[in-house]
Parts: sequence; structure tokens; C-alpha cells
Amino acid sequence: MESDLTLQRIGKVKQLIELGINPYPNDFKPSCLASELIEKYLDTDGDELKSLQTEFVVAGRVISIRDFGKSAFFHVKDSSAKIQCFVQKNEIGDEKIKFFKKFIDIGDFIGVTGKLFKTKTGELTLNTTDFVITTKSLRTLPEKWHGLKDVELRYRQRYLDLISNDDVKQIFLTRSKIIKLIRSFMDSHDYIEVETPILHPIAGGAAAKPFKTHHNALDMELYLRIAPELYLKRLVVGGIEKVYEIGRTFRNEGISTQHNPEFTMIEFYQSYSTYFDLMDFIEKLITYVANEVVGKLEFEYLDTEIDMTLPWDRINIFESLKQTLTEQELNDESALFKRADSYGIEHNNIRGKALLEIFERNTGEKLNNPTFVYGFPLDISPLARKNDNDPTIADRFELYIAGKEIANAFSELNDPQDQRERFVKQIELKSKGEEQYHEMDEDYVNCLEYGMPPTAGAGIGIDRLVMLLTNSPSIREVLLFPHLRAE
RNA sequence: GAGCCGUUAGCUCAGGUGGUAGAGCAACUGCCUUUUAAGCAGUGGGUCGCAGGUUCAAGUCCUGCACGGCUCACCA
Repeated sequence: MESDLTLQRIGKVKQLIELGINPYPNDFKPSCLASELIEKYLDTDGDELKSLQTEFVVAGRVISIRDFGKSAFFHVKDSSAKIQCFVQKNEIGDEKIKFFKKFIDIGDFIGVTGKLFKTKTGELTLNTTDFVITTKSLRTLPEKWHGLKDVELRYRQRYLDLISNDDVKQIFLTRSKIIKLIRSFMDSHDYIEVETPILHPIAGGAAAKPFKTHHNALDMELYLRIAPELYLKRLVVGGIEKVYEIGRTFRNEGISTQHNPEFTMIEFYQSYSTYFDLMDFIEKLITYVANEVVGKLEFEYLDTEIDMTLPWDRINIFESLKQTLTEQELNDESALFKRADSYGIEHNNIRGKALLEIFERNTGEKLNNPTFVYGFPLDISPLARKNDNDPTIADRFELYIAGKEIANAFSELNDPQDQRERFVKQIELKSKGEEQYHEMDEDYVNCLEYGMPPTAGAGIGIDRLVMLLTNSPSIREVLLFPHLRAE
């Protein structure tokens, strides 16, 4: 569907071609970025600029025009910044100024050659000596003052969002920076970065519903991975004792401000470490990233003050539950389930599930400052090592910040016989109708039988970390193309 | 999956109790050589998300559907 505005511009393209001007040339080269000019000359005074006499060539998109008949001001925006340009008849001649007024629209990409000067109001400006259309635009940009506000349009046409909302672009630059910082932190701690399969024959490593797909040539059901965990631990068995992967993971579950069907996480594994070692490591990693990105460890997220100053709190789930639950509820399952029912919690008669959910509601979602929560029930931690002192507990923790789960980590279960039993228990859950269970992975058990050195591993939700560090209320604000229904 | 709210010009938004749709920006035609949400004068632009219904008459009231947002539930 083409609006009148688009038809007008298609007409201009036609006229340009008739004039022998290519509206889409491919050979234009700017000499500098707008930001370079601003950095170098912003503080240079007008007289000095006049004597400079250097011609600069910038290239970018015209984002505003103020037309004065025999002259005009316009702003050109490139990847780095925007700079004001000035065209006047006296400088470029009658024909060119008429051409400018007739053919240059807001939204067009142009290349501008000119000399720098300062306007009356002191703005650094390029006095155009020549210009060329580098890409003719056919559609009008969103409104210059209010920008693009419609949330649906912002997500579906993210390119327009990026053009008109600088703060949106900033979020994605920060996201990129965060991932770079994490990578360099891992690399500097001698971790090896790897890429493991995304197409899995068994969707393992987490309890989540997978996306199914099909390989035609092999006539084989495959799943998009719900976690890289089991492959990474195979690599630990293979002798890569410090390993990490940053990548996309897919879960076929609900969509919300905290959940997208595909999301990015880092998982890492380190031999000869315990889950307590990983608390120290994650504290260092996240405060390093926060310091680099936010510049400080105390900042606001939405309406709450977050204090990341070390050391972070560490609380034991059972110690905490003692304040909520009675002695009987903690020890007797039927009493516990009764209590969970009163909260309306779905627990499927799984003790750990009921306990964790009660903890989550009473304590977890109120943890604003970074807090390590440990002492997880064993029955909901089938890949984590059994605690040496209490066989109902796993050596596992989660990190909560701003009430959200940011990381999940544990000392890895490396006893193959125990692992097999845990998988069997998970399958029993499945047969009881529980939707969240881990699939049996014979090959993984087989792998453990060769021996995995004592190891601890963790996963960190990068999208949520980015939300936190960019003060974003929704995961969609930190994903370039969040999942939406087809139009 | 449930509840609440929203969808009007390319964009941002107005449109009491029903009476054939408005503004600003953008666009077009003029004027204007230091503006910056430039200014002045004029012009064009709409299947009011879609489909039904009530009514003499629906952007407005009712029903269904689509899409989006928020909250809740499940999850990270």
C-alpha cells in the first residue's frame, strides 16, 4: 500500500533518472564522521574555523530541513552523530540550490562537502560547497518532535525506532558493550569460548518445553536447545576444564515482560571449583560489567535503588523458610502441600517445587540488592551435586537482583550412577503428568562414566542483566526484534 | 491461558450525553540568506483495526474477532 507521500517521492526518483542522476549510487566515500568533526572543532571559535578552509565530506541521513528560499539549514545524521549543514545560493549557485529544494527530502541519504563555520547561535555547521544524493528515501520518517511512540510499530519497524529514538539506540549499544565485557572477562580468566549445537536430539539441561523441528534428510525429530549445559559438560569431560558459551536458547513457553521465546545466556563451567567459588566469581564478573557500563555500583532500576556493593548477601532457603513455615510444614510433606495449596501454588506433590515457590513469593521477589540464594531442594535440581551433609539439598544457588532471577549455578553432579537415578526420577515425574522434568540422556550419563572432574557451572540470563543495567522495564526493550504475533 | 486498557491522516494526538471527522508535525504551492519544534499565506490528505448488530443516523452504543500494552498465572 503506497501513500500519496510515497507516490510523490517515486515521482522524484523518476525525474532524477531522467536528469541522468542515479538516486542509488554505490561509490560515495565520506572523509570523516560527524562525531570526528564535533570532537575536533566543537570548541574552536568562529574566526579560527574561517581561516581553516578545509573541506570535509560527511555522509548520512537528512533528519531535518529548515528552508529559507535562497538558503537552508539541515541536519545530517550518520552512525556517529548528527551535524548541521547550511546551503546557500551564493556558495553553490542558483541551479544547485533549486535542485536541493526540489529533490532533497527528510529521510534521504546525502553526501555533503563543505567548510566548517559557526552560526550566530554558535552551532558548528558545515557550509555546503557540494552535495550528492546517495540514497533517495521513499517514505516519510516519524515525527521529528515526538518521534515514534507506538510500541507495536517500534518493535515491528525497529529501524524506525533506532532512527528516531536515540535512547533506544543507546540501549543496544550498551547491550553490545555488556556482551563484549563479559566475553573479555571470561577470556582474561582463561576460559575457552565454544559453540555447541542448537539443534538437539534430546532437549536437556533444563526443565522447559522445547520447540520441535524436523530434519528432512535424516527424517529425524530435533529440538531447539533449552540449555547448552549437557554439551558444555561433555567438553569438561573431554578436558576443556574452563569453558563458556554465549548464545541463544529457546523455550516454548509464555511471553511476558521477563520472557521471550528466544533469549541469550552465558553458561560457563570451571573444574576444581565449588558453587561457593562461583558466587565469588559472579560477584566479580557482574560488578566489573556494572562498573564499566553504569560507572557505579549503586543505581536505580525502575523505582528501586539497587546497591551492588560487595560482598553480596547470601541466604539459605531453608533458614529463610523457617520464618515462614512451621516445623511440621518443613518436615511433613502433606502439611507442606496443604500450606502451598493455601497460596494457590501448583506443586504436583513435589516437595522442592512447593518449598521454592513459597520462598519465591515470601522472600525471593523482594530481594532487590544482589543476593545469592542457596540450599536448593534436591528433587528440583537433577543436575546438581548432592550436599555432603544433607542429602535432600543440592549444592546450588540462584542470584536474585531486583526481584529477578539473574543467574543459576551449582556444583555439578559428576557421579554417573546418581545422575542416572536422578534422570529416572525425572521420568517418573513426567509419567505423573508433571510438565517440567528433565529428559533422560543416556549419552550424557555414559559420558559421566568416563569421569568428569569436580566442577561448578553457572548460567546467567544476559537479557535480564541488560534490562537491569539499562533500566529497561521489559525484555522487549533489550531485544532488537522481540517476538510478536504475525500481523 | 484469564482480567483490564488501547487501535482515528505517513507520525504524535484531540474528538461530553449518537447527527457524515479535527490539530500539530510531515507533504504540496508561494514568500523568506544564520535557522534549530524557524516563520508567514494557501492546498491536498481518512474504509475512524476488521466483521456483524441496535438506530432515521455509529469514530461514539452492543457483540464477536485481530493486533498491541499492562497485571496475573507458568517459566529464565
